[in-house]
Amino acid sequence: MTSKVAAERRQGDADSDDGVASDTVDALAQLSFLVHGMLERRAAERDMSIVLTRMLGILRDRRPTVNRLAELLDLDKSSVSGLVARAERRGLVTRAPSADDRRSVLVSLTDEGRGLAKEVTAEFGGDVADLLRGLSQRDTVTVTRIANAIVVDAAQRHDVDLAAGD
Amino acid sequence: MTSKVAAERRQGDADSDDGVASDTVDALAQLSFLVHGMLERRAAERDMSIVLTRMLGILRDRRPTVNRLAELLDLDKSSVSGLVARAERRGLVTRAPSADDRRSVLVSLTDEGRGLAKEVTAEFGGDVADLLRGLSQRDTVTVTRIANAIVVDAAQRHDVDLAAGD
DNA sequence: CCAATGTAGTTGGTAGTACAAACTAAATCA
DNA sequence: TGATTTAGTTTGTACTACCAACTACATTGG
Repeated sequence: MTSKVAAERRQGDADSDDGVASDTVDALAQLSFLVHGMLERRAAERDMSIVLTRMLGILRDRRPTVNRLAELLDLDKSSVSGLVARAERRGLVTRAPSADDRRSVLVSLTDEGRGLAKEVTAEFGGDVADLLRGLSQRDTVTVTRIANAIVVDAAQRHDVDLAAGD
Repeated sequence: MTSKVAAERRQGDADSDDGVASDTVDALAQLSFLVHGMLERRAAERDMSIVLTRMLGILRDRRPTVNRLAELLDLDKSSVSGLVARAERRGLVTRAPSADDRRSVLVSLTDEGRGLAKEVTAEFGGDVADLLRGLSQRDTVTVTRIANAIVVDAAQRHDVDLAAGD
């Protein structure tokens, strides 16, 4: 829901009985789209999709199988198979057969892929930092704390992921 | 105050000179993905994409041309042409020739499209509200205020959007 | 041990998404 | 009026994502 869309649901607070006002939902939704769009734009500058960027990010400290990658990205393994194939064609990742299980393929970053991941991450980080420029130090700390609490809480309730091994 | 703040930005924060620590970027990025994913999931339950959902949202109180829609969605007009065509095939929107300009096509919601937009919006709102369940009243108010400040500030700096006419 | 079953990954088919370029029809400008 | 611009569609390419079918390998139960 873009700013445009969310802006339509304005009028009072309509604080429903879950205790969360609609302007809270709007603010979070808009913020999320803003941040998401920033990453999308930075990735697109390098002809990358968000999923590809996420994959490279995952691979920065892991060397998973295609299957595990599919779990981490929440995609079908066939989707990941193609994603990896295209990334390999571009020289961003490599496939290697697993020693343990000869059916498995281990995916890892090339130096080029690592460089690209680093650049996009850095630029995106800069964008987000810039986005928060207007906040006081105190508010920055506060929003970090709350955002973290939300994410951790959600992870515990649903995924139980957030730093899973492999 | 400074001591308190410093105490909170503990180990490995790499607080760069823009004053925004990397954990802040991480927290916001993760939160964004969480929220974005919620809308995506709700939309997907009805075989809709996020863009289609956004379009229906826009059409709730407007009857724009294809061109204007492309501006609002930040897409190429050819992309929107197809998007509208598919939505029309599904009975969600209608096209009508403009009276003023016979080249133009006015796009508007059907009742079915309106219903769908309403449902997805409501469910998504519920998801976000649920996401914030664990926060204290105080933190909810605070995060709303800060998120709003960020979004408003960004809109002023870049888009100057957020409720533009038409 | 090996046949039945399960798992990892790829391939092929379908559909949506997005863009650029080429095109048609209508409006505007000179 | 003729030249140019604009609105929208169409066509071609590529990516994304799924499911179903398939191959190759692994595991398990008789």
